[in-house]
Formats: sequence, structure tokens, C-alpha cells
Amino acid sequence: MFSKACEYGIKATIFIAQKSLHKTRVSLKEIAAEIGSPEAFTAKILQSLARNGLVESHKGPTGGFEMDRAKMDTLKLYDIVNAIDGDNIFVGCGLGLKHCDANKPCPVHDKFVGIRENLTHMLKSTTMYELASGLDIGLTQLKR
Amino acid sequence: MFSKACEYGIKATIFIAQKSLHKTRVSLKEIAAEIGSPEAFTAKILQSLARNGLVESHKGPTGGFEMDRAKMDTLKLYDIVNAIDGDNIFVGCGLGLKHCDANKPCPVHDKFVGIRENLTHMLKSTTMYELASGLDIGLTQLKR
DNA sequence: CTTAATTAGGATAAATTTGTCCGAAATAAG
DNA sequence: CTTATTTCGGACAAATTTATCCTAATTAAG
Repeated sequence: MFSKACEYGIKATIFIAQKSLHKTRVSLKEIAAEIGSPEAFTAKILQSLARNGLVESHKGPTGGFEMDRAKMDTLKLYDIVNAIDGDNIFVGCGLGLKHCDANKPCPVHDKFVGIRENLTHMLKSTTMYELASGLDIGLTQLKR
Repeated sequence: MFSKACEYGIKATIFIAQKSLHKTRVSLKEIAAEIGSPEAFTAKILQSLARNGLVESHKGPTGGFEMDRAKMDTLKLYDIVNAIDGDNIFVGCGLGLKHCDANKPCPVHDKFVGIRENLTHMLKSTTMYELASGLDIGLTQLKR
């Protein structure tokens, strides 16, 4: 469904948010260890998320990644997926056609409309705070 | 959502089914031209589908691909996706975790259960006949 | 039997995604 | 100011997916 990069990006961001609930910054090293991802590859993804303002990064000793409490409410799962994998999964044709719409639909067009709306709505309504909280109270996990 | 190979496989199979509605066999060349796919790559995909009995193939002059009328009712979109991309999209964790279930769920687990059930049900209930018919009466299209 | 048309399949190449390495830049603290 | 720590970012490498090429095998028809 999502690329590896996107999976890592989501996991990393949730972990950063969880730590930020306790005003704690996390380093790339801690993140990669926690979510079981290749460190340098994760660095690229986080750099991109930081450049685009999805997470905050700080260099130097005591540096690392963090997220405002307010950001946890405004940042949705949708934003992370969109930032990393783009919007193809939300708007693209299920069969990869360039010109597929309700007028001249591909054979699966109507079948996919509902699925995509369902997915898009879920991703757009899921906040980082919600995901970070579930992780924080031990309801969910990022390893294994 | 699906790999290129899977997109080609779905399109090719629907086109084969449509032509079989009129008892007409189609060659690889016609298929690739119709669905706008690389011929040799499409050949690989169709070979695999034929080996696994999803479509029927015949060599020699007047050869090509076809599908029984009965098969069009039993063969579901699900079977094609499963044959080409495997079942990861149906059963895998949204974040790629190896051990993610209702007991120890990843942060997005519950969010994805409904989406996946929705997708799986749609794919399992969509027959080739339905898709081929829509294409045959000009309601849907495979080009562009 | 010969020929032509077609799928089968192995080998290889190109493109994309995933992953690694290493020096540069920034910065907190002694 | 110096040092240690951390992110940044370019270059490169490996793995996977997508695509191409070419020969073999099959088979319909003259």
C-alpha cells in the first residue's frame, strides 16, 4: 500500500510525537533503533519531512527531532503519506490510466471510488496526537 | 496501490475476457496494443497467469489467449491481484510490521482493518464477466 | 513436409526504490 | 576557542521492479 520510505516516515513521526508528549527530543539513532529502520535511509526521510515542516529538527548536542503539541492536532496521517508517496494513491486511477474519470471510466473506476474515499477520509481524520497517545499508554507498538 | 505488472495483468485479463464474450482469441500483440503496455513485459505476466490457470493460452497460428464463459463468473479481480502482487495488501500490516495483530497492534492497525475489509470484499465480489461486459458495451475503457 | 505465426522462457538491461558511506555544517558545553 | 555531538546532504551501492531481446517450442495450414 505504502512505500518503505512512507512506512518508516509514519513510524518515525509517531515516535517523535510520542516523545514530544514528554517534551523529549529524540535523535535519529534512537528513532532508527526504535522503529527498526536503516539509519541513513531514515535520515533522508526525516530531512525531507523537516524541510517541509512536518517535524522540527535541531542540530548539535542535545539536538534531534521534536513536534509542537499544537502540531500533533493539525498534522494528519494524510499529510505524511502525501509528503512522501505523493497523491497518486488518493487521486490516481486504479489501473494507472492517465485519463480516467466518471465520464470515461476504466473498468474498475466506480469500484475504487468508495475505497479511496474511505482511505482518504481515514487518513485525513487521524491526528498525530491520537497515534502518539495510543503508543504512549502502551496500547500500540512500533517494533516487530 | 498495485504494481505496474498487476495493472497490466488486470487490463489484459479484462480485454481477453471481453474478446472471449465473442468467442474471439486475442494475441499478445493485440493485447499490448489495446492496453498500451510493453509487449515483452506483458508476455511474462500473461505466461504466469496462464501457468496458474487464470487465462488459457494457445500457441501457433490462430493462437492467443482466451477465457471460458464459466471462468468469467468464477474468476474475481481478487484472484488476479493475488496471483501477481500476492496477499500482502490484504493481510500485511499497514506499517510493514511482521507481528502486528489485534493483541499488539501498530498505531494504525485498527484504522486499516475497515479499509482492507472494504477493499478485499470489493475485489472478491467483482467478476471478470462484469468487467468484460462493461467494456464490451462501451461503458468503460482501457486506453488513455 | 514446409512455412509462417504464435506463445514460452532464458538472459540481460534500464529504471526506480532502498540502503550505505562520509565529509560538511551547526551548535551546546567546557 | 575547542571539542564532541548531532543533523544535512552529496555520492554511491545494492536490491527490486520494469522492460527488452532473442531463441526455442508449438501448431495451423498449404
